[in-house]
Amino acid sequence: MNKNIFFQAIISFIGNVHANTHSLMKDARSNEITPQQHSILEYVFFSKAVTTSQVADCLNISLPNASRELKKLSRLKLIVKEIDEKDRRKSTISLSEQGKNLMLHTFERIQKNFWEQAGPLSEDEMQLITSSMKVLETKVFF
Amino acid sequence: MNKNIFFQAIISFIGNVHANTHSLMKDARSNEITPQQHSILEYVFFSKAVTTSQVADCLNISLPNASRELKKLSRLKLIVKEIDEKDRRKSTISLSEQGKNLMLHTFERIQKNFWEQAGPLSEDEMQLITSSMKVLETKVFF
DNA sequence: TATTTTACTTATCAAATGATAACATAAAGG
DNA sequence: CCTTTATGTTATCATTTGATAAGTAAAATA
Repeated sequence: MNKNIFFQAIISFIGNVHANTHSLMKDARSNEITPQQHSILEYVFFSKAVTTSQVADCLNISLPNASRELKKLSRLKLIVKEIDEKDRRKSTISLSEQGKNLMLHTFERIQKNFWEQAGPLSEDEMQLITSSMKVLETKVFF
Repeated sequence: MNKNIFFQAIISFIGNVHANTHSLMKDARSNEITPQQHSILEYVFFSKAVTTSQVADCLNISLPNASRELKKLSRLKLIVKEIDEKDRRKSTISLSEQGKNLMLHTFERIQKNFWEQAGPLSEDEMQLITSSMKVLETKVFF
């Protein structure tokens, strides 16, 4: 298989995922937070407990800017910062109940959009999709 | 298969693709254009010839803002706008030679990052990845 | 031919994000 | 202990992107 053609297929696939994400998110994101803040909440949601540096690293945000956005989210009572007693420079960030609820509601809306777009999927199709994603997550997007 | 668990897998997959894209793009994008301008060039690159409205629609940019960014790209001599002789309101946008070169060089850098990240892939692996992407592009990200 | 619609442009303002310098404080290492 | 390093904060400014109003000209339509 030609490496360049293979790579073009990857690029095209990434483009499709991004375009699709955009339409999935349409009207789903709460309008009290910005897209980047949504990414942060989503990251914290899936990671349970993280530090400011981790947020900055994983989301490619500079530490000062990550700190700023986390402060805003904290003021909105969507996250909770607790000082790490083992290393008092660090603080552990997690979603507040309100933050969890906001994310769950957002996911509900996204999910609604998703099923409208994708249409009904059979058990076999879901299995196939799941295993395909697993392949890509193992070999390409890790 | 539980629909909610399936959906969570989709969300998590999308998150992984986005994160990976970010690191693929690292230092690959030319610093004479912005991320959004890169998206526009990429779209035009793959679409050959498009109108301003198409760029706006497909990239979820308002028409005025799409017009503005296209004008900037035009001033940078990266795209060419030609008035459509059949409908003189429209103009056909395509990449200039300079624009094509810029995109090709960018793709080279992205490709370099890609192979460094993914490591060597066997023929079988590439086939498996390709067919997995095809599944997802057919069933989910279209 | 007069009116409406389509495609686009220009200008302006607001908001989101990025970049950087200066600072504070805790921990680690000599 | 004293210096260095790591983690984070605050403040400030620039750039990028989003939103909207107003205008132009070509095409479609009544």
